[in-house]
Amino acid sequence: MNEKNLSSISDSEWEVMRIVWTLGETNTKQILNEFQTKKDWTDSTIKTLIRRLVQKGWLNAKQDGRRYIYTATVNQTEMMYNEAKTLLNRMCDMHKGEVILKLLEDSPVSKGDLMKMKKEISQKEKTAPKMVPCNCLKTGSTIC
Amino acid sequence: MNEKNLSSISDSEWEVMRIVWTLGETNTKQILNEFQTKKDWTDSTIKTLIRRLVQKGWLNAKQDGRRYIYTATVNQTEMMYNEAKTLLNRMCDMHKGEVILKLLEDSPVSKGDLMKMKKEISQKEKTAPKMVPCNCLKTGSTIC
DNA sequence: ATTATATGATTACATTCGTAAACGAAAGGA
DNA sequence: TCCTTTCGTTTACGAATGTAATCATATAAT
Repeated sequence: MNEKNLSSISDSEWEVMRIVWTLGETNTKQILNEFQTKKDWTDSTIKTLIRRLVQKGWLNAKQDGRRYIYTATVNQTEMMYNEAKTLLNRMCDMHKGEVILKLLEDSPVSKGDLMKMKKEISQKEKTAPKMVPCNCLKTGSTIC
Repeated sequence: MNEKNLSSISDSEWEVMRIVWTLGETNTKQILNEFQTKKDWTDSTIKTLIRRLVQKGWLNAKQDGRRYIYTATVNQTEMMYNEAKTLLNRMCDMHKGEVILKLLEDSPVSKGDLMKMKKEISQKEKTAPKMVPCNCLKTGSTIC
């Protein structure tokens, strides 16, 4: 049952998670309902996705009579953070800053989060290098 | 030939791209060489990955006798940015800021990039909302 | 010229993902 | 009680991915 969260989550599965995150405790019917207008997937498809999410441990299925009540086992920010971190780690350290900057540019951010970012930046400025070294090859090259 | 960059790039393929980005103009031998110590993939595996990358249009293969000289068709930052943006777009607007903040926290960033971020933040502060609204359900709920 | 080496091309095969049809059983309605 | 709707379960199937073996051929070495 309690499969460890080793497996990643796919694109379509995310769509389902979003619904569950918003609905909180929910069931198949409600989920199918939400999708009705949002996607033209068949109910069958969505049921498959729900099943896979349960298998992967991203959704918890509490039995309720012969139905289930679903809840997310991880919250959205946390999950996205993990995925994003994993993705970023594919890339050379040297350019991570640029990417984060560009993401910042095209995302809407609240005043509160901007404030926290400023704080974090001030912190980092104390020790930030002029240039983050490339860590791509074994033969530590400088450019990538 | 010039297949459009519609297809995404997989995890293993990224590893190969990193090598190519660092080496610049390169060939199979050099790539295999780099991997020798880095991964325990067989040469065969790496050759498959190269082939797929060429097919997908991420690597350009210029014929040189009976060999090829490979170059990346997109630079690393750009590619990562696109992947990351796509990933972030899976999630509710409301929480993007938090995720970016967390990424910032655990990435090394150069002084120059920090500077640019500060500038961008000042810019955003002018119009930033107290809270970015949730855009998950059709029935615009406030929480997700 | 013969053999060994290097390297591109073909084929393979299990797993995951996107997408879905079909089946079975419970429950609600007529 | 019989039919229909609802939901969970089983099965399906092609594409993409991770991982690789094998084959063919051009080149270098002997």
